Amino acid sequence: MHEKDPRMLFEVFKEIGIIEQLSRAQLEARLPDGLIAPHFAVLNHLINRGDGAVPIDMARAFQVPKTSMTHTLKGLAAKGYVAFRDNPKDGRSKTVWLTQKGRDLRERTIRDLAPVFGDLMGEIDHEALIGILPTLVRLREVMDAARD
Amino acid sequence: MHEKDPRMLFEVFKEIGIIEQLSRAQLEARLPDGLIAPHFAVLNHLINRGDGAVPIDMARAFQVPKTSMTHTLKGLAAKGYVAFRDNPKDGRSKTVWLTQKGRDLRERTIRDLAPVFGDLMGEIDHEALIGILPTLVRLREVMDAARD
DNA sequence: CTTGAATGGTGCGATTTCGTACTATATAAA
DNA sequence: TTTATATAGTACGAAATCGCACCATTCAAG
Repeated sequence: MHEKDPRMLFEVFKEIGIIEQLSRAQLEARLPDGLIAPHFAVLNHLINRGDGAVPIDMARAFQVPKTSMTHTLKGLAAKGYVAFRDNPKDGRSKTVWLTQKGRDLRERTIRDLAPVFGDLMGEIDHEALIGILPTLVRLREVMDAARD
Repeated sequence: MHEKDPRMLFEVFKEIGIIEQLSRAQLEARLPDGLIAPHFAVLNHLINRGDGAVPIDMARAFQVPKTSMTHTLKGLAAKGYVAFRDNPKDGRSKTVWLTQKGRDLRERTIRDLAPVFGDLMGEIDHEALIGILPTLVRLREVMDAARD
């Protein structure tokens, strides 16, 4: 009935690529100044994982080169959304801390996105949406483990 | 049982973002020279939809600005993967044609990806993978229609 | 303790993305 | 036909991504 055809995965990745692009556009349309998706991802990460993260760890978490993380953090710091402090445990590195402005922006952006997400949820079968999440997580985990 | 929580969509988009990044990395690791994912997407598009496409239509298909498409096509043409011809129906535009080199690269890349995809398929429940595709397509369609 | 290797961070340059402005051509209106 | 409006494409510049090279600090071997 269902062949094990790698082309199926190809289709899945194609759809995922398009959805990523569209969701990123929705997010960035609601960000101020010159902020883009990676900036928001950093703010969100600092909320979820807690303040005081080390840049190199964040680069690894997002799987981007450390130079990219340096650049993203520099942008956030220049606009006052995060601040740096020394890392008492390692003189080579810094720690990154959210400012109140950073927290406010993250909350406001999520609030602005809520109605958009609500509309989407209204047009898609809810059970189906719930159903895909575990498979996406599984796929992400397998791919993550496979990247040598 | 299951609340209609927009945060669930948030999670879905987060996983999709990571998977997109990982799958793009796998693809780009198998592309030559200075070619990246958008270049391959163009080659693929020309195979799927047929030769002789007009750049502005491709920009719309990929939902990128036309300046980005100009740049991508210029790169492909400079390396001999595509060639331009006049558009007999409109003197303002061109048509884009695959060269044999372009066809070969697209085929070889897919062949190189097949084992990677095969390995992934081996570690994920096949029925689950098949199950998410319709929902992803639906989500993409709804978001596509919603972008004003 | 001394020394060599490893690690965190950044400057720099190449490429990509994309908004703005411009040219050439096509289309619609008068 | 003439004119103005719209459209396809590109040049240009700003910002982003990322590899390479470099410095400062840490860690490990002796």
